[in-house]
Amino acid sequence: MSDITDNLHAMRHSLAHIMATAIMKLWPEAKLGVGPVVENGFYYDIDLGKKKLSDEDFATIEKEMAKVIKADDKFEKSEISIDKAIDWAKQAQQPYKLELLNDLKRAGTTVAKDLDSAELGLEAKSGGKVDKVSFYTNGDFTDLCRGPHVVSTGKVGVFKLMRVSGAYWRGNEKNAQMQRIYGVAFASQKELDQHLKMLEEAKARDHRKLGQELDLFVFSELVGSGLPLFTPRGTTLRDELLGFSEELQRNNGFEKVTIPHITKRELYEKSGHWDKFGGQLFLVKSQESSDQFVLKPMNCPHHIQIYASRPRSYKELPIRYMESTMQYRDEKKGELNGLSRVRSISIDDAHVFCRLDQIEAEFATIMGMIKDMYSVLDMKFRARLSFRDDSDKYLGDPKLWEMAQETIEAVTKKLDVEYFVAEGEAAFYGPKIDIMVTDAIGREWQCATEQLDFVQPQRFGITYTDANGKDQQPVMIHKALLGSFERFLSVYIEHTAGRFPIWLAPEQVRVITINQEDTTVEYAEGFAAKARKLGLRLSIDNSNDTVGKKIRAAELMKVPYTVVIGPEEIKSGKLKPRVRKDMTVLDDSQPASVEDFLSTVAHEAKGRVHKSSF
RNA sequence: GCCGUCGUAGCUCAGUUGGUAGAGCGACUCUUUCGUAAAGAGUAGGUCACCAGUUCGAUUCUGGUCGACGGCUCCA
Repeated sequence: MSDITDNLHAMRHSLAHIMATAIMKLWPEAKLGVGPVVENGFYYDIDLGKKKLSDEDFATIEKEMAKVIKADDKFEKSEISIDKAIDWAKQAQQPYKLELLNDLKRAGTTVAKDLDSAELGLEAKSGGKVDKVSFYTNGDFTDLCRGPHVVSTGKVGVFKLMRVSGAYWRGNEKNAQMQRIYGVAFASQKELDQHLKMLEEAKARDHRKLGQELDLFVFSELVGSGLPLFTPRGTTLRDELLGFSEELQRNNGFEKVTIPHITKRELYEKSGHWDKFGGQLFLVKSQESSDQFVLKPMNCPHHIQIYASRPRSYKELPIRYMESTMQYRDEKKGELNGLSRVRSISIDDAHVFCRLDQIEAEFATIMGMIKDMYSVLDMKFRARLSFRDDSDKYLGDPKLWEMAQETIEAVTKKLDVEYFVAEGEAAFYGPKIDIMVTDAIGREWQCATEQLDFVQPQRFGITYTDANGKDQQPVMIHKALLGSFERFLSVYIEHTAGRFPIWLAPEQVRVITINQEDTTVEYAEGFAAKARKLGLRLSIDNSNDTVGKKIRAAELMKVPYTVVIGPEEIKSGKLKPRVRKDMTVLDDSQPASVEDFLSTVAHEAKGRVHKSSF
C-alpha cells in the first residue's frame, strides 16, 4: 500500500471510531460490534436494541460526528493484557467486544477468522499466541482496536453517511441482527463529489431501468421472481453475443453439444454437487416412475457422460464441448436482483477434457478467446487467480492443486495479462482464473472464468488410453467467456448505458417517413428491403406523428442510425442519416447514396466495429 | 432466508385523517401531411398487488401471502 492509500485507510477507520463515539453519545446503551474499512469508506455494526435507525437519523449522527472532529482529540494507543481488556468490556457493558476478547483469549490468533483481524485489537505475535490487545482512545471514547488511526479526530477528510442495513453479528445468520451504518469517505471534497457523481451515473445507467425503457426484458409475477423474460430486442442482444462467443469457440476447436434440462438427481450426487449445493436445486417429480429429477444447475456432469460414452484415446484429446442452454439455480429470494442475479441462467459454458501436459496450452487458448472477446466488447479486464487457502473445503490432491496453480500463474504471465492472486476464492474442485472486467464508470465485475477440475473426472472415473495402453485420468477445464448472459447483460447495459454498438443494437436503423403518402411509404419499404438483404435489422416509423416526435422516439430508443425519408430523398436518391452521437464510423454531415450508406452500416455490423468510449 | 423500506392505469407519479380515485406520457380515434428531440382535440384504460380480519362500509386500519428495492449472507 502506498502512503496515500495507507492514510486514506487510517482516515476511514478513524471515522468508524468517530461515528461510534457520536452514537455512544446519542444512544449510550448502544452495543458495539466491529467497524472496519470497506471499499469507499467504512461501517460500524451496532446493536441499538429497539431503536431502528433510518436515513433521518443520519443528520443527527453527522452533526455529532462533526463535534468530535472539531474537538480534534488525539487517538491514543494503549496496550493491556487480555484479562484487563475483558474487565474493561464487562465494565463498559459491551457484550460483543467481550465475546471477541474471550474467543481471543481461548484460541489465540486463530480466533475470529470470519472477521478482519485488523479491526480487532489483535496483534499477531511471532509465537502465534495473543497475550496483549491494543486500544485506541479519542476524548472519552475507547475502543478495542489495532488501528491504524490518524493522529487526531480532526484529520479525517470528508465523509457522508449513506445507509443503514441489517447485518448479522460475525456474519452468521444465527447470531443477533445488528444495524450496519455505512459511510463513504475521501481525502477531499472533490473526491467525495466524484464518488457521489459516479453513484448517480450508476443509477441513471441501472440496467433494470434501461431494460424496461429499451424494451429488452421483463418480469412477470406469474412466472416468478428471478426469471427474466427476454423480449425480441433483448433476445437479439443475447443471440448476437452468443453467436460471437460460439464463433470464437468454434474457431478454437470447440464443438457444440445438446443436453436435456432435467436429470436424475443421482448425477449430481455422483458429481458432488448434491452435497454442496443440493439446497439450491429445483426438484422435478416424475409421475410415471419413482425417479427424482432435478433441473440442471450446470452442464459439466452431462458433458462428462458424453465423454464417458465410449473409450477415449490420448490421440483424440483435448475434447472440447460447448453448450449455452439455460440452467436453474434456486437462489435465495433476497439475493435476486434484476438480471445480475437470477434463477434461470444461460452461460456460454464449455468443458475441455485434456491430458495434464495439455493444460497450459488449453488455458492459453481460452485466455486468447477472452482477450478477443473483450477487445471487441471494448472492455478492459484483469485476471484474478483464485487459489485455495489452507481450509478443508477443497477436494482433491493438494499436490495437484499446487502444480495447477503454478501452471495458471505461468500462463497468465506469459500472455501478458494483468493479474492478482486471491487466496480462498478457488472452487471446491480446483483453482481458477476469474476475469474481472472494468466498466465505463470504473466498477469491476467478474465475467469470464476458466477453471481447472481434478475432482469430477475422478468422481466419474473417466479415463483415456495412453500411448502405452494404460488407463489415465483426464483433467477437466470449465470455461465461460461472457459468463452468465444475464449477468453479463446487466454489466454491459450499464457499461454502454444502452448505447449498443451496431453489431449488437437490436434495431440498427430506423426509417422515419415524413408523411404517410403512398410514394413515401413505398420508397421507405424499398429501402428497408435492401437493408434487410444486407442482414440489417431495422424498422419503419410511418405513424401519424410529426417528424420531430418520431426522431425523439428513435433517440430515446438509442437507435444508432435514423434515416428520414421524404420528397427530397426520393428525388435525389441520397440520405442524410442521423447518427447516434457516440458512433464514430459514419459522418452525418454529408449526404450519402442509399447504397453507400447501407453497405457502410452492414460492413460496420459485420466487422463488429466498436467505438472507444461510452 | 434475515433486517429495513415499498407496492395506486402500460410507464412516471399525485390523492383518499375509512364513504371504491386523478395528472402527464403512452395506446386508440379524428383533424393535421409535417424536414432531424414532444402538432391539436377526443376516447378508452384501475377489484388502488393478492387473501383474510375489524367495520354499516376497507384502496385507506390489522394480519398473512406474493412481488420490488437497499443491505446481510451465499455464489458450482
